[in-house]
Amino acid sequence: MPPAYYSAVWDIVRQIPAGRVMAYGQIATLLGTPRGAQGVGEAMFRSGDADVPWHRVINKKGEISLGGHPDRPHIQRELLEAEEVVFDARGRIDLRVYLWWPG
DNA sequence: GGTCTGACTAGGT
DNA sequence: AACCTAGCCAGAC
Repeated sequence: MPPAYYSAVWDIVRQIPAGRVMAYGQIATLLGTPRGAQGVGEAMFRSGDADVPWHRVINKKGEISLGGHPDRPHIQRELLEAEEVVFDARGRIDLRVYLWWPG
């Protein structure tokens, strides 16, 4: 049984529709901890691909974050492009278009 | 419990 | 717009 915070994060991530994204801080805000964005990132890393669309979570600059993990960024970008999300020349996406908020 | 780490963020330069 | 810094939060040990 994973920690409650992780489960809560995954529940939210599972609600993100294909072709849309959410920011780490945004999810943290929904959980009542607006400054807990880093904990959300850790929850993604620990998701273990357990039917969680982790690739739909990015940072607030509209950029893929995965700093220290060499392989993942490439995979995340491919998964998003497969959902028709468009990256600009700097490797970012337009949050005004793709950012999704529940409800 | 205390301490350290990090898929983060906001704010100043 | 890009880079640096300090602050915050949940987890792991």
